[in-house]
Amino acid sequence: MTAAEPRASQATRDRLLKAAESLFLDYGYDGTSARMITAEARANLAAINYHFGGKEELFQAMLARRLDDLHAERLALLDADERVAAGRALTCERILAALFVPALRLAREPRRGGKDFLRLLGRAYVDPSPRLREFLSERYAPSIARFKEAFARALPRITPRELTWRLHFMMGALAYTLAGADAWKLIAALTPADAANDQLLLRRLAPFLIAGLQAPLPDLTSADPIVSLETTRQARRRTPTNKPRVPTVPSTAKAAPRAA
Amino acid sequence: MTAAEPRASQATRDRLLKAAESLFLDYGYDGTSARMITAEARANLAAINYHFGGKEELFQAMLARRLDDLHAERLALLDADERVAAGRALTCERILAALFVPALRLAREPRRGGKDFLRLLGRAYVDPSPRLREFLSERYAPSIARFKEAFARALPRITPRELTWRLHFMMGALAYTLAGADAWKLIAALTPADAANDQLLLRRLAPFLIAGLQAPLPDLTSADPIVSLETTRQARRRTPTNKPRVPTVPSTAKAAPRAA
DNA sequence: CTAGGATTCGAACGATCGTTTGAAACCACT
DNA sequence: AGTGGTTTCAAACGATCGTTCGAATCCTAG
Repeated sequence: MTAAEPRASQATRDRLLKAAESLFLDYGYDGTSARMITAEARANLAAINYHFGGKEELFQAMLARRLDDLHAERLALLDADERVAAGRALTCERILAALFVPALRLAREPRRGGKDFLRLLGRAYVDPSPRLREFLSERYAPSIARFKEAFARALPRITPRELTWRLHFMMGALAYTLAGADAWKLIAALTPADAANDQLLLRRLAPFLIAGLQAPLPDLTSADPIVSLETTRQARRRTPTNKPRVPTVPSTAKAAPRAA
Repeated sequence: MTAAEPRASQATRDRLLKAAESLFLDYGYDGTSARMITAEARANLAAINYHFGGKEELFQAMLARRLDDLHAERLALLDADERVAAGRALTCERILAALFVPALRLAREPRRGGKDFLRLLGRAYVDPSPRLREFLSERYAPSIARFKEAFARALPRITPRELTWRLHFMMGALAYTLAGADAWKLIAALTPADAANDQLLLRRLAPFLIAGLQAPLPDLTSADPIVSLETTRQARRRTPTNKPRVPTVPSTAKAAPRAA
């Protein structure tokens, strides 16, 4: 095919992927411009379109480079565990471990994401760009379905519908935790060793999630609200009072409000 | 004076706020353009700068309009509960209720956000725009500190540092749950009545979060990892194999790769 | 009815967006 | 040395970004 694949000089390619990854963490998809990426990568502006075809494909490649490995290792771990279990249901801890261990392992390998890998995972979950959301949900739907199935067997007392919700909550706690830049500042401030940080996070997060997943079923049949609204009485009176209001930039300042 | 405030025609102003809110839910701050907003609001393009001074101030006003009420009611509820408790520590359920009930109440009032209010709350937590994040963290830091203090008293066995983490997880589960558009499609599909949906969600979420908050402390002193890494062996071998690769787009194939 | 501020409007501003182009530079191989 | 393909480069493309401007229009008070 007349040289189908470029064998050389993917150094620029890699720098573009790295720059896109770094900027995506701080500014998201829409907040990152092609010029920001090429400047960070010390590459020419046209390099993105040459190597990837466009900005969208660059981000897809950058996400796939990280998340493909993640999901592959997750599924491999789940398969191994289920093979050992030989038909018996796995424990929640084991399934959670199959979700987390690959993530933490990749986060410990600088070549495959390093400490920013978990932040990337979190951001990917919450980025509002429709293009990116569609790409991710299509590409990793099978993996997610497998794990949901495993949790369903591990938690027979939880109805499938309830399980859908709790997994939703769990992934939310995970994604938000990982997406925050502040979280890693906290970790870094606590312990000096980098390698210990991941296990530290897992040790904190796992009991939280497992307890949540195994919590007794809520009583959805009862009609009265979960919290007596009588305590709301006192609050209701003050509704129109001293709430902090945004200064309403009235038209008197018709002079177009100078760039503050 | 001389007509300090615009007594008339804040209809356009309100339509702009509403349009900005609706578009922010789907596309985030960076993904929403001034022209999208004015088109949705059926207003002139210049209306944003006339009424608010700029796009950023419009979004700040739109967020403050919703979240100021929320935090005010939250604090009022917390104050009332603590007054009744008379020095004794509140229960986790009660503090959680002070966080959730105002949110659900506002979500039930179409005038103050309606069913999109919770989605707005979630999106506000995860939007990557630095400008917006700074605005929100500055404006609502006091409220967050108050609730953290209340949780610290309710959970004396949880160390302050551990509590910081668990609240972080909790807010993550909350934000991600609410931010998802799919979540509300699920709710709508389950029950016909709108009013029941909020309580339904609270009943599901509360046991999950409370169980997580009250989970036994993790053993952070132990040196060995929480999951034996020997199960990772089998996964490590397959690392460089059949991972799906993004088709590189060399300059010859100028046609963009058809979406797989 | 009219004067004057409030609001809306169409049009354009400069800046930046993602993308494209064509030629120069690089590089491996005969 | 020279050739063909790969990669980089400066420059510009049209589109869209947020913002600004001046005139037209609306609305109300005198």
